[in-house]
Amino acid sequence: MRQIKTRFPPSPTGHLHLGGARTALFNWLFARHHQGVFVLRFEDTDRERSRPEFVDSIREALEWLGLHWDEGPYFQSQRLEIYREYARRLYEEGKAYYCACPPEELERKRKEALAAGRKPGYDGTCREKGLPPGPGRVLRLKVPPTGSTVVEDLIRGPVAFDHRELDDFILLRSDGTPTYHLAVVVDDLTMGITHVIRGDDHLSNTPKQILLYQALGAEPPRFAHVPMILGPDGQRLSKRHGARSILEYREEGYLPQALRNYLVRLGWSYGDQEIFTLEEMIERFDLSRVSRSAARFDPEKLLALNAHWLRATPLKELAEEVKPFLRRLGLPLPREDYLQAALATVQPRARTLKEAAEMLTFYLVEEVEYQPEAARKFLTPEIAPVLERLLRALEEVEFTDEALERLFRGMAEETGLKLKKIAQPVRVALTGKTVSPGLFEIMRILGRERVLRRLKRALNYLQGGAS
RNA sequence: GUCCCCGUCGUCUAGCCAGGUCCAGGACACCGGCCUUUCACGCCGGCAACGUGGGUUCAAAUCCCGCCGGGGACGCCA
Repeated sequence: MRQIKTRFPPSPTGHLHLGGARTALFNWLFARHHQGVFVLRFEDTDRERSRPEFVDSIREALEWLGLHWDEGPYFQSQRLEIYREYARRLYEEGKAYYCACPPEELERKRKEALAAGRKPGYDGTCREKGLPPGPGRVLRLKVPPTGSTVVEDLIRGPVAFDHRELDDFILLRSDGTPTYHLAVVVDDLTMGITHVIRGDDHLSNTPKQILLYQALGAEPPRFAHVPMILGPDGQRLSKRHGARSILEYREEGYLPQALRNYLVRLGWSYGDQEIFTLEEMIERFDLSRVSRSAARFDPEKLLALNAHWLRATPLKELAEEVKPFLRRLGLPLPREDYLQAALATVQPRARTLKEAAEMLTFYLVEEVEYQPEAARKFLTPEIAPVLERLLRALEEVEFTDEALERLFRGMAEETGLKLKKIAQPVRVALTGKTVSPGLFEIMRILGRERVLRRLKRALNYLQGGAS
C-alpha cells in the first residue's frame, strides 16, 4: 500500500483555535499511526483576509502542541501557476467554461431564488456560450446535470449527492486566482495526499471536489469528515469560548499534553480510557472510533485534564514550565532545589501553571502581604503567647516535617488548644493566607530563618505595631 | 427554502454494525463521606441519560419508517 499522507491546511485568516487544532491533531495522529507523512499547507488564496502574522501564530501553536509537520509548509499563493495550468487543461478539454455574468447579477439571482424558495446555485447562463477567457470572466466547472456522486466517507459511510443539488462552481476567479475547490484538489492531488480528514462542514463540498478529480482524470483521496466542535451553548464556536487561540491557552498555563488529551477525546474514544500519553494516542488512534455527532467544548473538563497532567509532570520539567509565569508575576527565581521543593507542595493544588506560579508567591517574596480577612481572623492578640513560645522552640527544633509536627502537637497539648487554632495563625503569618500547602512542609522549605522572621513580624503586627 | 449530517446522564463518551449478559458502564461537573493543620490530592458513596411516535421481534439503546430537535452546506471565503 502507498504511504499514508495527510495534511492540515489552515487559511491564515485567524489564529489556530480548538476546532482547527483538533483537525490537525487527528491528521497528525493518523499519519503517525501509519508511519505516514503529515503536511502543513497554508491556504492563503484569499488575499483580502490572509495575514502573515497568522501564518506565524499557527505555526507556533502547532509546534507548541507538538504537531510537527514532515513536509511544508506550502503556500498556495506561491503555487498559482500550477492551478492555472490545471485550469487551462480543464478549459481546453471542454470540462470547464468561462462565465461573464456580473457578480451583482449573480447576487441578485441568488437572493431572488432564496426568497422564492429555490436553490440559490448558479443557473448556467454562460454554460453553452463557448466564451473565451477574458477580463472579468470566471472559469466554472461543467457539472454533469444528471446522476449523483457518492462520497464514501470513512466515518459516515456512503453519502449520496444528487447532481441537481450542485451547480457549476467557480474554479478561477476573474483575477485569475484559484478558488478553494480548485486549489485543494490540485494541491491534494499533486502532493499525493491519501487521506483528507477535515471538519464535517466540508462534507457537502466533497462531491464537488470528487467531480473535479474526475474531470482531471484522477483518483480522489479517501475522505473522513469528523464532527464539529460546538461551544458550551451548542452554537458554533465563537470568540466568547473555544474560538480562543491555542496560544491563549498556553498563556493561561495549560500544558500541550492536556490540550492534546482533551482534544483527542472530543469525537474519538478508546473504550473507557480517558488519559492518553502521546505514544498511546498514536498507537490507538483510528478513524473507525471517531464519533459522528458534534461535541460541545467543556472548559471544566479541559481544566481537570490540565490538573491531571500537571500532577503527572516531573518536578524538574514543571520547574522549567513555571518559570515564565513566575517572571511574569515579577517574582525572583530561586535556587533550583528550592524551587522544586516548593513546587512539589503546590503541584497537587494547582490546575494551571499560572495558578502554580501564584501559589508559589509566598515562597519567593521577601515579606508576605496579609489578606485582610485572614489577618483579622487569625492574627489576634490571644495567640501572641503561643507564638512567642513557638518562636523560642523553633530556634532549637530540627526543620523536618516530623520534628515540626511533633513540636506543634506538643504545643497544642501544653496550651490545651486545638492544633488548628495554632496552625491557622502560623499559616497566615507565613503565607498571608488561610489556604496553603501543608504547614510543616512549608516551614521546612522556607527554612528556620525566614520562618522566625515572619513569625516575629506577625507578632509585632498583632500587638498593634506597624508591620 | 433546498440538500446533507447528527440525536445515550448537565458535558465528553462506552454500548449500536454482529438485538437478549444494559432496570445502560466510565470520565468531568455537582452532592455527601473518609483522610486532615487550611486548601487540594487520594479514597468511598450518591444524583443523573437511550429526543418522540409507530413498526419488526419471544425480546430493541441496538433493526426499519415518520416526526421533532440540533448542526452544516448552498460565496469570485476556506
